[in-house]
Amino acid sequence: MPKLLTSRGDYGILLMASLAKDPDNRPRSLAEIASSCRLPQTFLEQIAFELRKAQLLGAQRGRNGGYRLSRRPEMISLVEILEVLEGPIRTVPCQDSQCTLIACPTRGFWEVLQRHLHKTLQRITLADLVSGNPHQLLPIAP
Amino acid sequence: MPKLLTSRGDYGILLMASLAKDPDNRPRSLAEIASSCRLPQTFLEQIAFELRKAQLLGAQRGRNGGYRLSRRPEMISLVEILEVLEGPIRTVPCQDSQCTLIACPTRGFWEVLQRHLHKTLQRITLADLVSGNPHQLLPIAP
DNA sequence: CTAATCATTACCATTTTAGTAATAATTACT
DNA sequence: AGTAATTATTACTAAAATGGTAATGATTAG
Repeated sequence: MPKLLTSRGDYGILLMASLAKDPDNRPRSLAEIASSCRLPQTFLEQIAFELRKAQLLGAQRGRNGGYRLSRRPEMISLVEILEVLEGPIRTVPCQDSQCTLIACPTRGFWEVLQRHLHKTLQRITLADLVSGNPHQLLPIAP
Repeated sequence: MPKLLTSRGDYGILLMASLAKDPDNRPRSLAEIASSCRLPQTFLEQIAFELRKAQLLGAQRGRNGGYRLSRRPEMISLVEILEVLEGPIRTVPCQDSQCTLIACPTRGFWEVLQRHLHKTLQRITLADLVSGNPHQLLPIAP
Protein backbone atom coordinates (compact mmCIF):
# COMPACT_ATOMS: atom_id res chain seq x y z
CA MET A 1 0.00 0.00 0.00
CA PRO A 2 1.32 3.43 -0.77
CA LYS A 3 2.35 5.34 2.26
CA LEU A 4 0.79 8.52 3.58
CA LEU A 5 4.06 10.08 4.64
CA THR A 6 7.12 10.60 2.44
CA SER A 7 10.53 11.78 3.51
CA ARG A 8 9.74 15.39 2.67
CA GLY A 9 6.95 15.52 5.23
CA ASP A 10 8.88 13.38 7.61
CA TYR A 11 11.96 15.61 7.52
CA GLY A 12 9.80 18.72 7.61
CA ILE A 13 8.11 17.63 10.80
CA LEU A 14 11.46 16.78 12.34
CA LEU A 15 12.75 20.21 11.41
CA MET A 16 9.74 22.04 12.78
CA ALA A 17 9.67 19.97 15.96
CA SER A 18 13.35 20.58 16.46
CA LEU A 19 12.80 24.32 16.23
CA ALA A 20 9.78 24.12 18.49
CA LYS A 21 11.92 22.78 21.30
CA ASP A 22 13.58 26.14 21.84
CA PRO A 23 11.26 28.31 23.95
CA ASP A 24 13.22 31.43 22.97
CA ASN A 25 12.69 30.65 19.29
CA ARG A 26 16.06 31.93 18.20
CA PRO A 27 17.20 31.27 14.64
CA ARG A 28 19.03 27.99 14.19
CA SER A 29 21.05 27.07 11.14
CA LEU A 30 20.17 24.15 8.93
CA ALA A 31 23.74 22.90 9.18
CA GLU A 32 23.24 22.37 12.87
CA ILE A 33 19.81 20.77 12.57
CA ALA A 34 20.76 18.57 9.64
CA SER A 35 23.72 17.34 11.61
CA SER A 36 21.86 16.74 14.85
CA CYS A 37 18.91 15.05 13.14
CA ARG A 38 21.18 13.29 10.60
CA LEU A 39 19.35 14.59 7.59
CA PRO A 40 20.82 15.49 4.18
CA GLN A 41 21.42 19.21 4.42
CA THR A 42 20.78 20.30 0.83
CA PHE A 43 17.52 18.40 0.79
CA LEU A 44 16.56 20.00 4.08
CA GLU A 45 17.31 23.39 2.55
CA GLN A 46 14.65 22.83 -0.10
CA ILE A 47 12.19 21.80 2.55
CA ALA A 48 12.93 24.80 4.75
CA PHE A 49 12.67 27.04 1.72
CA GLU A 50 9.15 25.83 1.02
CA LEU A 51 8.15 26.15 4.64
CA ARG A 52 9.37 29.71 4.65
CA LYS A 53 7.50 30.55 1.44
CA ALA A 54 4.42 29.18 3.16
CA GLN A 55 5.22 31.48 6.08
CA LEU A 56 5.52 28.71 8.59
CA LEU A 57 9.18 29.60 9.03
CA GLY A 58 11.03 32.89 9.16
CA ALA A 59 14.62 33.14 7.93
CA GLN A 60 17.63 35.21 8.84
CA ARG A 61 20.48 35.14 6.38
CA GLY A 62 24.15 35.60 6.98
CA ARG A 63 26.36 34.78 9.90
CA ASN A 64 24.49 33.57 12.98
CA GLY A 65 21.39 33.40 10.83
CA GLY A 66 18.99 30.53 10.52
CA TYR A 67 15.35 29.60 10.61
CA ARG A 68 12.79 30.04 13.34
CA LEU A 69 9.09 29.35 13.72
CA SER A 70 6.78 32.09 12.50
CA ARG A 71 4.18 31.26 15.12
CA ARG A 72 4.02 29.66 18.49
CA PRO A 73 4.10 25.84 18.35
CA GLU A 74 0.53 25.64 19.65
CA MET A 75 -0.58 27.50 16.55
CA ILE A 76 1.05 25.20 13.99
CA SER A 77 -0.73 21.97 13.11
CA LEU A 78 0.68 18.91 11.42
CA VAL A 79 -1.71 19.31 8.54
CA GLU A 80 -0.23 22.69 7.65
CA ILE A 81 3.27 21.33 7.46
CA LEU A 82 2.24 18.29 5.47
CA GLU A 83 0.12 20.20 3.01
CA VAL A 84 3.00 22.51 2.24
CA LEU A 85 5.42 19.67 1.67
CA GLU A 86 3.22 16.93 0.25
CA GLY A 87 0.22 18.68 -1.18
CA PRO A 88 -3.39 18.21 -0.10
CA ILE A 89 -4.34 15.38 2.24
CA ARG A 90 -5.98 12.67 0.21
CA THR A 91 -6.65 8.98 0.33
CA VAL A 92 -7.56 8.47 -3.32
CA PRO A 93 -5.87 9.16 -6.65
CA CYS A 94 -8.54 11.48 -7.99
CA GLN A 95 -10.78 14.07 -6.35
CA ASP A 96 -13.06 14.63 -9.30
CA SER A 97 -16.47 13.32 -8.30
CA GLN A 98 -17.23 12.75 -11.99
CA CYS A 99 -14.20 10.53 -12.42
CA THR A 100 -15.02 6.89 -13.08
CA LEU A 101 -11.91 5.87 -11.22
CA ILE A 102 -12.10 5.04 -7.51
CA ALA A 103 -14.14 1.95 -6.78
CA CYS A 104 -17.66 3.35 -6.92
CA PRO A 105 -19.09 1.54 -3.90
CA THR A 106 -16.21 2.74 -1.73
CA ARG A 107 -16.01 6.32 -2.88
CA GLY A 108 -17.99 7.63 0.04
CA PHE A 109 -15.90 5.61 2.41
CA TRP A 110 -12.60 7.02 1.13
CA GLU A 111 -13.92 10.54 1.23
CA VAL A 112 -14.99 10.31 4.84
CA LEU A 113 -11.74 8.66 5.78
CA GLN A 114 -9.96 11.54 4.12
CA ARG A 115 -11.89 14.16 6.03
CA HIS A 116 -11.30 12.26 9.24
CA LEU A 117 -7.58 12.14 8.58
CA HIS A 118 -7.51 15.83 7.81
CA LYS A 119 -9.28 16.72 11.03
CA THR A 120 -6.99 14.53 13.08
CA LEU A 121 -3.87 16.05 11.58
CA GLN A 122 -5.34 19.47 12.13
CA ARG A 123 -5.88 18.84 15.80
CA ILE A 124 -2.28 17.90 16.50
CA THR A 125 0.12 20.81 16.90
CA LEU A 126 3.86 21.13 17.19
CA ALA A 127 3.37 21.88 20.85
CA ASP A 128 1.70 18.50 21.28
CA LEU A 129 4.63 16.81 19.61
CA VAL A 130 7.33 18.34 21.75
CA SER A 131 5.27 17.92 24.91
CA GLY A 132 6.03 14.23 24.63
CA ASN A 133 2.55 12.83 25.13
CA PRO A 134 0.95 12.89 21.69
CA HIS A 135 -0.85 9.64 22.42
CA GLN A 136 -3.69 11.47 24.08
CA LEU A 137 -4.45 13.07 20.77
CA LEU A 138 -4.69 9.95 18.70
CA PRO A 139 -7.72 9.26 16.52
CA ILE A 140 -8.85 6.36 18.68
CA ALA A 141 -7.55 5.14 21.98
CA PRO A 142 -5.38 2.05 21.58
CA MET B 1 0.45 14.03 0.08
CA PRO B 2 0.85 10.55 -1.27
CA LYS B 3 -2.37 8.67 -1.64
CA LEU B 4 -3.41 5.52 0.16
CA LEU B 5 -5.15 3.98 -2.81
CA THR B 6 -3.57 3.37 -6.22
CA SER B 7 -5.29 2.13 -9.35
CA ARG B 8 -4.34 -1.48 -8.63
CA GLY B 9 -6.30 -1.50 -5.40
CA ASP B 10 -9.00 0.62 -6.90
CA TYR B 11 -9.53 -1.70 -9.87
CA GLY B 12 -9.22 -4.74 -7.64
CA ILE B 13 -12.01 -3.56 -5.39
CA LEU B 14 -14.17 -2.79 -8.40
CA LEU B 15 -13.52 -6.26 -9.76
CA MET B 16 -14.32 -7.99 -6.49
CA ALA B 17 -17.39 -5.87 -5.86
CA SER B 18 -18.61 -6.59 -9.36
CA LEU B 19 -18.30 -10.32 -8.76
CA ALA B 20 -19.95 -10.01 -5.35
CA LYS B 21 -23.10 -8.69 -6.95
CA ASP B 22 -24.00 -12.07 -8.38
CA PRO B 23 -25.63 -14.15 -5.64
CA ASP B 24 -25.08 -17.34 -7.68
CA ASN B 25 -21.35 -16.60 -7.88
CA ARG B 26 -20.94 -18.00 -11.36
CA PRO B 27 -17.65 -17.41 -13.17
CA ARG B 28 -17.51 -14.21 -15.15
CA SER B 29 -14.91 -13.37 -17.75
CA LEU B 30 -12.55 -10.46 -17.38
CA ALA B 31 -13.46 -9.31 -20.86
CA GLU B 32 -17.00 -8.71 -19.69
CA ILE B 33 -16.02 -7.03 -16.43
CA ALA B 34 -13.31 -4.88 -17.99
CA SER B 35 -15.82 -3.72 -20.54
CA SER B 36 -18.65 -3.02 -18.11
CA CYS B 37 -16.37 -1.26 -15.61
CA ARG B 38 -14.34 0.39 -18.37
CA LEU B 39 -11.04 -0.88 -17.14
CA PRO B 40 -7.98 -1.85 -19.23
CA GLN B 41 -8.33 -5.61 -19.64
CA THR B 42 -4.71 -6.70 -19.69
CA PHE B 43 -4.02 -4.72 -16.56
CA LEU B 44 -7.06 -6.26 -14.92
CA GLU B 45 -5.73 -9.68 -15.86
CA GLN B 46 -2.62 -9.07 -13.80
CA ILE B 47 -4.74 -7.94 -10.90
CA ALA B 48 -7.06 -10.93 -11.10
CA PHE B 49 -4.05 -13.21 -11.36
CA GLU B 50 -2.68 -11.91 -8.08
CA LEU B 51 -6.03 -12.16 -6.38
CA ARG B 52 -6.32 -15.77 -7.48
CA LYS B 53 -2.81 -16.58 -6.25
CA ALA B 54 -3.89 -15.13 -2.92
CA GLN B 55 -6.93 -17.41 -3.08
CA LEU B 56 -9.44 -14.61 -2.97
CA LEU B 57 -10.58 -15.59 -6.45
CA GLY B 58 -11.09 -18.93 -8.15
CA ALA B 59 -10.55 -19.29 -11.88
CA GLN B 60 -12.05 -21.45 -14.57
CA ARG B 61 -10.18 -21.50 -17.86
CA GLY B 62 -11.49 -22.12 -21.32
CA ARG B 63 -14.79 -21.32 -22.93
CA ASN B 64 -17.42 -20.01 -20.53
CA GLY B 65 -14.73 -19.76 -17.93
CA GLY B 66 -13.94 -16.80 -15.74
CA TYR B 67 -13.32 -15.76 -12.19
CA ARG B 68 -15.51 -16.09 -9.13
CA LEU B 69 -15.16 -15.28 -5.46
CA SER B 70 -13.53 -17.98 -3.35
CA ARG B 71 -15.60 -17.03 -0.32
CA ARG B 72 -18.88 -15.39 0.44
CA PRO B 73 -18.74 -11.59 0.21
CA GLU B 74 -19.32 -11.26 3.96
CA MET B 75 -16.07 -13.14 4.51
CA ILE B 76 -13.86 -10.92 2.34
CA SER B 77 -12.62 -7.66 3.84
CA LEU B 78 -11.21 -4.67 2.04
CA VAL B 79 -7.93 -5.05 3.85
CA GLU B 80 -7.37 -8.47 2.31
CA ILE B 81 -7.84 -7.19 -1.20
CA LEU B 82 -5.67 -4.15 -0.65
CA GLU B 83 -2.87 -6.05 1.02
CA VAL B 84 -2.68 -8.44 -1.91
CA LEU B 85 -2.56 -5.66 -4.47
CA GLU B 86 -0.74 -2.88 -2.67
CA GLY B 87 1.25 -4.60 0.04
CA PRO B 88 0.90 -4.07 3.77
CA ILE B 89 -1.19 -1.21 5.11
CA ARG B 90 1.15 1.48 6.27
CA THR B 91 1.20 5.19 6.86
CA VAL B 92 4.95 5.65 7.01
CA PRO B 93 7.90 4.91 4.72
CA CYS B 94 9.71 2.60 7.10
CA GLN B 95 8.51 0.05 9.64
CA ASP B 96 11.84 -0.56 11.28
CA SER B 97 11.57 0.76 14.81
CA GLN B 98 15.35 1.28 14.83
CA CYS B 99 15.21 3.47 11.73
CA THR B 100 16.09 7.10 12.35
CA LEU B 101 13.64 8.11 9.68
CA ILE B 102 10.04 8.99 10.61
CA ALA B 103 9.78 12.11 12.70
CA CYS B 104 10.58 10.73 16.13
CA PRO B 105 7.98 12.66 18.13
CA THR B 106 5.24 11.49 15.77
CA ARG B 107 6.24 7.87 15.38
CA GLY B 108 3.73 6.68 17.94
CA PHE B 109 1.05 8.73 16.30
CA TRP B 110 1.63 7.25 12.85
CA GLU B 111 1.71 3.75 14.22
CA VAL B 112 -1.61 4.10 15.98
CA LEU B 113 -3.13 5.71 12.92
CA GLN B 114 -1.91 2.77 10.91
CA ARG B 115 -3.46 0.21 13.23
CA HIS B 116 -6.68 2.18 13.22
CA LEU B 117 -6.74 2.21 9.45
CA HIS B 118 -6.07 -1.50 9.31
CA LYS B 119 -8.90 -2.27 11.69
CA THR B 120 -11.31 -0.10 9.79
CA LEU B 121 -10.46 -1.70 6.46
CA GLN B 122 -10.76 -5.09 8.09
CA ARG B 123 -14.24 -4.38 9.32
CA ILE B 124 -15.61 -3.51 5.91
CA THR B 125 -16.50 -6.46 3.69
CA LEU B 126 -17.50 -6.87 0.09
CA ALA B 127 -21.01 -7.57 1.31
CA ASP B 128 -21.09 -4.14 2.93
CA LEU B 129 -20.00 -2.55 -0.30
CA VAL B 130 -22.63 -4.11 -2.50
CA SER B 131 -25.33 -3.60 0.12
CA GLY B 132 -25.18 0.06 -0.79
CA ASN B 133 -24.99 1.56 2.67
CA PRO B 134 -21.33 1.45 3.58
CA HIS B 135 -21.62 4.79 5.35
CA GLN B 136 -22.71 3.09 8.54
CA LEU B 137 -19.33 1.46 8.72
CA LEU B 138 -17.22 4.54 8.46
CA PRO B 139 -14.50 5.28 11.01
CA ILE B 140 -16.41 8.22 12.42
CA ALA B 141 -19.95 9.29 11.78
CA PRO B 142 -20.11 12.23 9.35
C1' DC C 1 -10.26 -28.49 -33.64
C1' DT C 2 -10.92 -24.08 -32.46
C1' DA C 3 -12.35 -20.12 -30.09
C1' DA C 4 -12.59 -18.38 -25.51
C1' DT C 5 -10.52 -17.76 -21.48
C1' DC C 6 -7.08 -17.59 -17.80
C1' DA C 7 -1.55 -17.84 -16.86
C1' DT C 8 2.80 -15.93 -17.00
C1' DT C 9 6.51 -13.20 -18.10
C1' DA C 10 8.68 -9.40 -20.26
C1' DC C 11 8.73 -4.97 -21.37
C1' DC C 12 8.00 0.13 -21.29
C1' DA C 13 6.69 5.15 -20.73
C1' DT C 14 5.63 8.43 -17.34
C1' DT C 15 5.66 10.28 -12.87
C1' DT C 16 7.28 10.61 -8.29
C1' DT C 17 10.80 10.48 -4.95
C1' DA C 18 14.89 11.66 -2.90
C1' DG C 19 18.14 13.66 -3.36
C1' DT C 20 22.94 16.53 -5.46
C1' DA C 21 25.05 20.47 -7.54
C1' DA C 22 25.80 25.07 -8.65
C1' DT C 23 25.36 29.62 -8.00
C1' DA C 24 23.55 33.92 -6.05
C1' DA C 25 22.30 36.98 -2.33
C1' DT C 26 22.72 38.65 2.32
C1' DT C 27 24.71 39.50 6.76
C1' DA C 28 27.80 39.35 10.93
C1' DC C 29 32.15 39.58 12.44
C1' DT C 30 36.96 40.87 12.19
C1' DA D 1 36.81 46.23 3.29
C1' DG D 2 37.03 41.31 3.34
C1' DT D 3 35.47 36.91 4.34
C1' DA D 4 33.05 33.20 6.21
C1' DA D 5 28.46 31.76 7.34
C1' DT D 6 24.11 31.39 6.06
C1' DT D 7 19.74 31.33 3.35
C1' DA D 8 17.73 31.63 -1.80
C1' DT D 9 16.92 29.66 -6.07
C1' DT D 10 17.18 26.88 -9.91
C1' DA D 11 18.76 22.95 -12.50
C1' DC D 12 19.75 18.49 -12.76
C1' DT D 13 19.65 13.36 -11.92
C1' DA D 14 19.37 8.38 -10.41
C1' DA D 15 16.25 5.14 -8.72
C1' DA D 16 11.81 3.49 -7.74
C1' DA D 17 6.89 3.28 -8.28
C1' DT D 18 2.95 3.52 -11.23
C1' DG D 19 0.07 2.25 -14.83
C1' DG D 20 -0.05 0.13 -18.11
C1' DT D 21 1.00 -3.04 -23.15
C1' DA D 22 2.61 -7.05 -25.57
C1' DA D 23 3.58 -11.69 -26.37
C1' DT D 24 3.08 -16.21 -25.64
C1' DG D 25 1.45 -20.39 -23.36
C1' DA D 26 -2.00 -23.53 -21.15
C1' DT D 27 -6.62 -25.19 -20.63
C1' DT D 28 -11.22 -26.26 -21.68
C1' DA D 29 -16.12 -26.03 -23.60
C1' DG D 30 -18.47 -26.72 -27.47
